[in-house]
Amino acid sequence: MSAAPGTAPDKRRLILNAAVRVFARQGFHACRVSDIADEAGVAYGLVYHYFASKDEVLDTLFLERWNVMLELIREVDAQPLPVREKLGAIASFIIDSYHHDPDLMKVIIVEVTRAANSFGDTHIGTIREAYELIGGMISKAQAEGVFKAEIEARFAAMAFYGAIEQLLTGWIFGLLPAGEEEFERAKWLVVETVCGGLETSAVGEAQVG
Amino acid sequence: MSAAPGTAPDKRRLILNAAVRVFARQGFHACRVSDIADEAGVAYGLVYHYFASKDEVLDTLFLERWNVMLELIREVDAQPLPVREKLGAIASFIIDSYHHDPDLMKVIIVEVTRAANSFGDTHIGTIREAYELIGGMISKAQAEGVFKAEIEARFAAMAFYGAIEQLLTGWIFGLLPAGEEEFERAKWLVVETVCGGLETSAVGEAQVG
DNA sequence: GATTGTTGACTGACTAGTCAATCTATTCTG
DNA sequence: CAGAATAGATTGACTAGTCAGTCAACAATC
Repeated sequence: MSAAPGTAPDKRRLILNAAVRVFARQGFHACRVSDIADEAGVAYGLVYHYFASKDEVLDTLFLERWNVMLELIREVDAQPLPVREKLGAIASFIIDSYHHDPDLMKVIIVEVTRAANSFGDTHIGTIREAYELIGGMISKAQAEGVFKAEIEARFAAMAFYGAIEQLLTGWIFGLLPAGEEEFERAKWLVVETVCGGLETSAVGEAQVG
Repeated sequence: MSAAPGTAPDKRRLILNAAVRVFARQGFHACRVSDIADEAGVAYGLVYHYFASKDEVLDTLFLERWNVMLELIREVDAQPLPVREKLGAIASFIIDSYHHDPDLMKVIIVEVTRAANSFGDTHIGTIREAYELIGGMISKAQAEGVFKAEIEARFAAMAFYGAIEQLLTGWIFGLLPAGEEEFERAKWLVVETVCGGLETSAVGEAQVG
């Protein structure tokens, strides 16, 4: 299926990486398969040797990344940590993912996560799983009395994930300043906003910094 | 530009409304211009009498709706209300918009993110304005000491808007239960989450209900 | 008869996916 | 170990179909 690591060029990977750049630059629908082949420096037909269709290239990119995230969430969930730290780990993972490969995250968000009627529908089950795991964490925190019970866990999970995704969107479209510092800060910020809230009212054991 | 209100069939409006349904059902890229014309019950060519291109139909839908929202945000901003109520009014407007015309909001959320990518940055300026207005409200609340100063207003604005948008996405994808009650509840919920936070710690002048 | 609205067949450009040929690496055989 | 056989990798010209946008004609209205 794949070549030995190190020496071989691994054209399949080459094509996937090229596809990320092309999809990010032009969008999935606007780019041609020949653009991907050109970017990868391989022949047109080779794309179809490794992938059944243009769609399958995007599917592969999405699933590879999303499964890593699902695994991370499951791992975090299994550990006996406070919710804040669990949510922090998830936010960190997503933001680090963007930091490490902004093009890939852009493609996933723009072409899959928000794409009803196309790829979003295809992967809805996988996407849902992530939301449900987060919802479960929140639900547990509610049972423990750490989180308010009046806010449905499912809704809170969506709000939490949406807040993170919107930060990425802000970076993608240049609406927010991006950079090492901003990324680190954003991790804390999103958790603080959702858990502690924006209001000052709760002064007491506020540990800032 | 448009016909007199009331009597005339106003084919332009007919085409726009049909486009909303078709875009929502099939997606912008997957649908043909003939689908829009058929849905509207007009001839293919008439679409090009009123719009320069398929893109322009989508642009029009987006701008019409987004400008109404901008106006609402400006109005709310001008009034001397507590932040919570201002943010609540924005959340209410967006959720009511979805309640009133889910197809249109679906199209705007699903297609415009991608459109912002491929259509050039035409809409980015308009979108940015909304975020800046919300950021301004939060900033002001921080100056008044109602909101924590450590969370940058711009980021908080994105998180707030992202939380709302993700709720709509949840409804669009059928990930969240939808209905009159859920919509009303979601309005309160998103504001409570972002302003008060999910944590219970701040017990004191918590006014639920 | 001039202006504006309306029609739908047609065209021209574009592109996903196919396929037969060629190349490369590895194994088999005498 | 030559060299034959096999399997997989790689190539790119080609096909078959799609669809946005045009246009010339016709209808309605003033």
